[in-house]
Amino acid sequence: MAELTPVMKQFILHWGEMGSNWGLNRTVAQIHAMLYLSPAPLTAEEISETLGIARSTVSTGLRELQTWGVVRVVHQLGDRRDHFETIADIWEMFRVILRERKRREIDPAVAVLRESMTGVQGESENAYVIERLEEMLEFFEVVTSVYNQVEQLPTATLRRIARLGDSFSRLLSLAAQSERQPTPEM
Amino acid sequence: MAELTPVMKQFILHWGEMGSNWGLNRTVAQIHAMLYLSPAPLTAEEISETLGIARSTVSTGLRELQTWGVVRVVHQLGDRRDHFETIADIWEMFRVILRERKRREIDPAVAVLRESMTGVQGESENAYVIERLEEMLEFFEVVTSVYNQVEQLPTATLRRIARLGDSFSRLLSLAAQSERQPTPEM
DNA sequence: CGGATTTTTCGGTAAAATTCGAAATAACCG
DNA sequence: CGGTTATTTCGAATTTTACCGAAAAATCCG
Repeated sequence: MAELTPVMKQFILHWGEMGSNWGLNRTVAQIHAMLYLSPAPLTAEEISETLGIARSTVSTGLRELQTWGVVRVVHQLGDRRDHFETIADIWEMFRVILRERKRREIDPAVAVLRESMTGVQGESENAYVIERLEEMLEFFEVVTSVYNQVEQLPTATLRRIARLGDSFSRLLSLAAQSERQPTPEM
Repeated sequence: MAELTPVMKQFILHWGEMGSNWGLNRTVAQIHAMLYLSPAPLTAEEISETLGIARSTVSTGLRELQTWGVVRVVHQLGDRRDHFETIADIWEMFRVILRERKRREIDPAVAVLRESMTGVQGESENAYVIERLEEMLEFFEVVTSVYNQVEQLPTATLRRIARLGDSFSRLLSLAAQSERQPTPEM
């Protein structure tokens, strides 16, 4: 993959632009795109040369992608350089990114809310605030719980569920309804 | 809400710090936090004074929150100033943010992929690339479809589903299994 | 309409981030 | 061990973003 075909170039560039939407910077997103399109693991140097990015920047970018868990180092026999590859299965990648987003977005939110709530119970001047914070905290806890459920599901299951189409939402409504029976109202 | 109690201050500050995790900047997140904690709509001026942010910055921030769909303008009789409030129901807010994130993160990705795929069909040198792009495109289309299902569900239903706990994931597994059979009736 | 109030726009500055390239460090080989 | 190659660290330069405050524009009121 020394040379990029036009479609590769286009995808890598566009993916880079999109990176900001996803909380990555352009360069990091480009590196990831290149790895995603490559049939074989790449060295940092190859990436640096092909994308025209400083060698050190590639190093930093690869490290960030590794903290996201979407890139890992592999080695080739007889080559002491590190080679990098990204998760090939897009569903697995989805799961990994979801986990990381939860860790970075949800968990700290819960922490902030919990911390905010300690020591204000019963302060009548904060009654409304406490109510709002409690509601939000409960929400995030529910999200966490749902996440924990979904995380467990293997790719094949996720894929099949996703394909259910309309019957999926009908199923959800039904499940919710059956849950309503025991207790009258909430 | 002219004066902030300590817990309000703490929450607003922490929420501001967290804003970056969510793709907002500190100021915008703080404005939103303040609105969330306020029992009544606030004017831009109140926000500006209370948070110590320039009036014009508040204006810009409120506009951004409006593009996200989480803040809206309301009016008070006999007062020509705009007052602002945020969505109170956290579940509704979740739905709104989800919609916007899809619009900003998923839709452009799909567009990029579709565009990348046009005109390369059959180019053997791109066989592998086409395969990868197709896989990713299919993934995003499935995500879109699931999103469309979930978007429809009313708050009450979402809430109940979320409360199902373990039985939720068991249900999903079951649904997936039934889909595998020749007769997909449920 | 004329004046007062409110909101938005905009240029400039301050702050933050990204990226580079040199230097330091680490890993490896004979 | 000494030399070579690979990787990371780090300060500086560049680019991007955030924020302010003055001015412009819009809205409203009598």
